Amino acid sequence: MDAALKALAEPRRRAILKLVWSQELPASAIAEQFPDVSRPAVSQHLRVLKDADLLVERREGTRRLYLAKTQTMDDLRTYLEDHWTSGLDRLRDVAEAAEAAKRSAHPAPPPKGSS
Amino acid sequence: MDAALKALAEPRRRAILKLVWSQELPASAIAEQFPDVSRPAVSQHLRVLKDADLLVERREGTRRLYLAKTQTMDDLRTYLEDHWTSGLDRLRDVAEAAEAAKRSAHPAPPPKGSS
DNA sequence: CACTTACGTAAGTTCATGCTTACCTCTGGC
DNA sequence: GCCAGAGGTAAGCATGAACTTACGTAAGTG
Repeated sequence: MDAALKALAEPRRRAILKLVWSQELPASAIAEQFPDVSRPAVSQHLRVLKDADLLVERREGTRRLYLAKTQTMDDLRTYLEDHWTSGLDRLRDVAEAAEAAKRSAHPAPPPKGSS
Repeated sequence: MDAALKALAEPRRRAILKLVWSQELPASAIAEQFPDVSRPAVSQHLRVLKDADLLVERREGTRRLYLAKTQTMDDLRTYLEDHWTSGLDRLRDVAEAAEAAKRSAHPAPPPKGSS
């Protein structure tokens, strides 16, 4: 999870992943889409994405074809939904915590003017 | 979006955000949870999270209270769902792209042994 | 007004990272 | 076996980022 999040934090890697999202592409075709950086740079990004399990590599003769591995993205979304939801549970928790803090801190705490 | 993703890529920031997810906490209380780093370090993380719009700061006297801003997380999840889904559309696209590639590349391409 | 409390900010250090050029490794065709 | 095409790896560099200590600032308290 950590690796995937870190990998996606880089805009260029997101762009690369998007390229191979719905079609398998050889490394050369991917590199061509980024004329501003060298081919090794793209190759290194591909490695990071592969290590993060965000894409899969398939060798065909002398070429290497890449395709996004959507399962990892699904897992990431699930993780966000499970641990970072703003559902009713969280709203209740916020309210309760605020109440508890107010009670324990001081008997009558008017934040602003209310005298 | 970019800022939020980058901010969340850092494990310590995720931990901080989790702390203020369901309760408002002053900076000191947050810093106490991380004895291994100095207070300024936490303060800097809080700034990054605030700049990424992942939390809100409220001043109360000499203290500053922080609380996660779940809307941004919701937006992030929505973004992932919209642009990085593995739904039926994507599967169809993959199949079509593979077909098109096979047709245009070579009339009869047996990847391995099939002579 | 001095003093403390609660923080952020500045400057500097160290380590990670994205990039470059140069080189090495495969695979396929002759 | 040799050469060419495709592409990863190594070494080095420059920028960014996480951390440190030291200092600045704003709100309460006597």
